[in-house]
Amino acid sequence: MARAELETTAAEPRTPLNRDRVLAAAVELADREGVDGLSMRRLSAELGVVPMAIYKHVANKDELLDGMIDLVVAEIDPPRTDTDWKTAVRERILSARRMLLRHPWASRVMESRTRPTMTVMAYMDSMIAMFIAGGFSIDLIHHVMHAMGSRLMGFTQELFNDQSDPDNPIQPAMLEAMGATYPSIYQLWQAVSHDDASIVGPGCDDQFEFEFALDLMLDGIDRLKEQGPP
Amino acid sequence: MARAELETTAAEPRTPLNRDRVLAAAVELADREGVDGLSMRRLSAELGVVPMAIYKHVANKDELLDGMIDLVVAEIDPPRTDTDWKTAVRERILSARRMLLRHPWASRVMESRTRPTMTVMAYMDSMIAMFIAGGFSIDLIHHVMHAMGSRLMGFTQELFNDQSDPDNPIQPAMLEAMGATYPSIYQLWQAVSHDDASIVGPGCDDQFEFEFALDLMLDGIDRLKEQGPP
DNA sequence: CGAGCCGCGTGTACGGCGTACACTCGCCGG
DNA sequence: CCGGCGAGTGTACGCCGTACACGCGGCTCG
Repeated sequence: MARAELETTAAEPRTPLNRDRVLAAAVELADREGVDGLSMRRLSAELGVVPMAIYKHVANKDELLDGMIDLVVAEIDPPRTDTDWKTAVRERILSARRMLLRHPWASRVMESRTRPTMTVMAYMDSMIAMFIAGGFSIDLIHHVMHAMGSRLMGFTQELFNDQSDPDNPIQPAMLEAMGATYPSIYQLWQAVSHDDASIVGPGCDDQFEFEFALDLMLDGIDRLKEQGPP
Repeated sequence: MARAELETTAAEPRTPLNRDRVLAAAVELADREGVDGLSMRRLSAELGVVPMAIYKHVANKDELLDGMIDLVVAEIDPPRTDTDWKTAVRERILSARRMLLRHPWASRVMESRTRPTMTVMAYMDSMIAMFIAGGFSIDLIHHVMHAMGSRLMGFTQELFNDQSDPDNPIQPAMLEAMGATYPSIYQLWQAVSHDDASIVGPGCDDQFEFEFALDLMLDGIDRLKEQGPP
């Protein structure tokens, strides 16, 4: 009776937990509530289960986060093999960026990880392979991988990493006053907000800025490659 | 009596707390124990004071972290005015990097901040001013600031951000086995560890890699500037 | 067919965290 | 002298991650 009641209130056939269900729920929760809203307790509640149940499927929270990274990194498109290295690399990185826009928490979590997971290793491996196929020297690839850094995963670390929340939209008076203390920032802001098509908004097209920086790097890399090993 | 005892055991003349002392102690603690070891409670213990005492001088932990950032950003050398823009920018960024090596926690904390503090704003302002003085168009400066991202503060976000701890130094057997699953990474690792002067060690000269990437960007930027606004 | 194991899910508990809120107590101007 | 004020205190709350012992249902094997 108590059993029946429980089942009725639960209203679920009680599909058993497993690692994949846990990870998928964690990703979904992080997508919805942000990474700060992801606690083992919230996640367990989401799964209709007691907190400690999760620990039968992941060793601890760090492993949970690693698993989540694996899941989303696997979403990145495989490399094209029908073009030159530059467009292949470019498109792959833009695919990574698209993944990151779907999962805004992912960049932050990846930054916090100390050792790469197997999926991330595989991603890097195939990225290196693209450069090798493109005819780069191993040494140059090494430096390039360092130089690209987080851009390989589709994000750049900005100094201020999120634009203002929409409920207090940088009132212009404040910016005007700012002109006195930070004249150069002010000058830049003014120019940006004027030549931009959209009057309102942050004034920066993030996608454009990302591609600008990416192409700047790719062109520089290309030049280094052409001028050769000596 | 109890009073006297307390004062003797404390053995301090009890210099009163103030914001600067709190921030300095927090920076010192973070330098020594890492950012994870920095809690309001640990910090208060360090200051010989009860946890809540700190809250008379900073509003909350976020403000504490902001204050710490201000403190260390102020350590970055002011811009030189006796050279061309490129070496001036280059040297300033390398100064920022030196600061970051003194305070390894700083990059992580800066990443986590959502709005820049006044000191960071001032730093960015003077950085923009350097490009203006160098004859850049405002539009180009805007893109450049985005493209440089965290490099302006002296760090790049790597995919794996810390090298292996020294107590298990990447046993070569593991790497050998890795060759099967990640052939390209293996190939790169082999090349790097062979042509490097030091047999042991991480095999990467971080300072060299940083300067390589920095110069790659600066050269690219230079070229964009020279080819002009049209 | 019965027993015992095994592994998923549970309950309870601990130590740490950030911080709200009400307090004491010493100093300093009126 | 005294009243207020501000620095430092004490206690408490609600989170967090997770160690550890337990219940219990299903499967294996005698």
